Amino acid sequence: MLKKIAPSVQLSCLTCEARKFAWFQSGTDDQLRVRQSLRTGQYKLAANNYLFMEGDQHHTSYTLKQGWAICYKQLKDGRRQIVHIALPGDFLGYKTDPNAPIDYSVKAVSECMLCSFSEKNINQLLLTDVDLIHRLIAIQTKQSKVCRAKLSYVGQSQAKNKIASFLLDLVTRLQRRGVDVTSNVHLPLSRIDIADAIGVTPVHLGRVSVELSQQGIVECRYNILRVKDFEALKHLADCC
Amino acid sequence: MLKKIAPSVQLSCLTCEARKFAWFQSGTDDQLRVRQSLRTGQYKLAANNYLFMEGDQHHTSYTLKQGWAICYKQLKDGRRQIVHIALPGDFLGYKTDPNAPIDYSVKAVSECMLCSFSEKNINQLLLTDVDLIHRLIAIQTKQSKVCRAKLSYVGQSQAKNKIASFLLDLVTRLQRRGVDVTSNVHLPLSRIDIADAIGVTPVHLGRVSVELSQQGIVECRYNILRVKDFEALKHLADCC
DNA sequence: CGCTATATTGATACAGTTCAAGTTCCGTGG
DNA sequence: CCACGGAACTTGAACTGTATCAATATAGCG
Repeated sequence: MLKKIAPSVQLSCLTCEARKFAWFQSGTDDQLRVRQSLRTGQYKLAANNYLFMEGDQHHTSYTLKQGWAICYKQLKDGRRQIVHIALPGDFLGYKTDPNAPIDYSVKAVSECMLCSFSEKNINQLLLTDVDLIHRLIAIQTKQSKVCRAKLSYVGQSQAKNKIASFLLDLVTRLQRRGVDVTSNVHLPLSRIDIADAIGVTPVHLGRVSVELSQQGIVECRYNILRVKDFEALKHLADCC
Repeated sequence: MLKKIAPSVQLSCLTCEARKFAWFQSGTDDQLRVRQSLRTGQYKLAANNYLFMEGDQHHTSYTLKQGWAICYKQLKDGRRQIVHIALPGDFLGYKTDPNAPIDYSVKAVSECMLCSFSEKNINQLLLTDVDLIHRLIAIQTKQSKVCRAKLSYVGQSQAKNKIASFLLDLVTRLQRRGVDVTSNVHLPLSRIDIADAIGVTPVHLGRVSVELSQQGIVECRYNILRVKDFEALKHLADCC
């Protein structure tokens, strides 16, 4: 599933598109070369395959370089809460306690390219590169912040506002990554994925999507997303 | 509101009860003395007063030493999502970007004692004390993890299970702090607070609480919490 | 003791779920 | 290129959980 890329054809950090959203964001070319030498490997993961399963005792973290992945928690009764839609630059699976199992699963929704880092090498990097310490703290702090924002719209608003918040967040992140969000955007997420992210039934999500589409705000069908009225979407999102 | 405690009567880190849950958890007495010297101050905050308001441009973080506080996000339509119940040891208001406003408000629900740290001193501590770097990363990582767990029960389960998850989490944290949770526990949270934490109406919370009480699982009225059947509570909590 | 906060109860309305039967999309192989 | 089949999405009807509003009751403070 996780297919190692031969060292000779691995892509360099120096020209990495995802880097400005990733752990290695800052740094001179010289620093980057040192950092890259402590990258453990580069991998491909086909769509619908797992990077981690909740409960795994893994010892590797990954930077998502290309592709989309979903991070989710499974509930005993079969439901699932998607806690994060991972996009290029996201750092996945990092933990401080080597013996703690991971608390969420990560599954590729499109073909992914990933850079791996062993626990040992991460600690090595943290010892020698002060920038990376601060950046790692910043990443974790931001993650908490983003999660609080999610908690707040998932907990408090109703379906229409949840959809708006979810899509707006996603579109904003895509835009920062250079995607043209004024026309059709390819969205490799199913109805069920979106439903599990915002905490409603796929059926209900469908009904509300129809309303949003009829109101000329946003169309979201069969992996194509089109935002027709940004202002209205923003208004729905923060007027939970 | 935030009342500074005179240096002569400030309490020491060496004997602090909350320390084992806090940033300064580890370290020898000598290290602690250095750390304490970079503590900016100690404060009292009366119940119902604010430590931060969402949007504030503050430059100080606090360790909650005594008391309870709630961290919440306000929504445009007047609703409120409580994102965290702060207990002794919790590190509040930390952020990496000095210019970013805080994304949640913090309000004391009982009288609180707090230790303050300026941005400058935090950075100073991080330069000289490697343990503190790792502990800060660990705190932020854990915060994300806890938030994901909340997101998952707030998003997916129904009221009865949400209450169970919320109370179980709280009781577990209190137990670790040495509270006897087999008898009556004092809970300085109103119905509205709990409702805003789990994402239901106070009225509905009341009705479901009656059911839980009739089933002999848990009683939670007028600031008194009593867990009567731990197993049943656990079962409700993870059988969302 | 009375006042204000907070909590309970009741009736009604609505958002969201469930289950089941259609429909549309899209990749596959002929 | 078209026909097929499975997956994804839509629609409908009945039901359930939760919200809302308003009235009553209880707790705790001055």
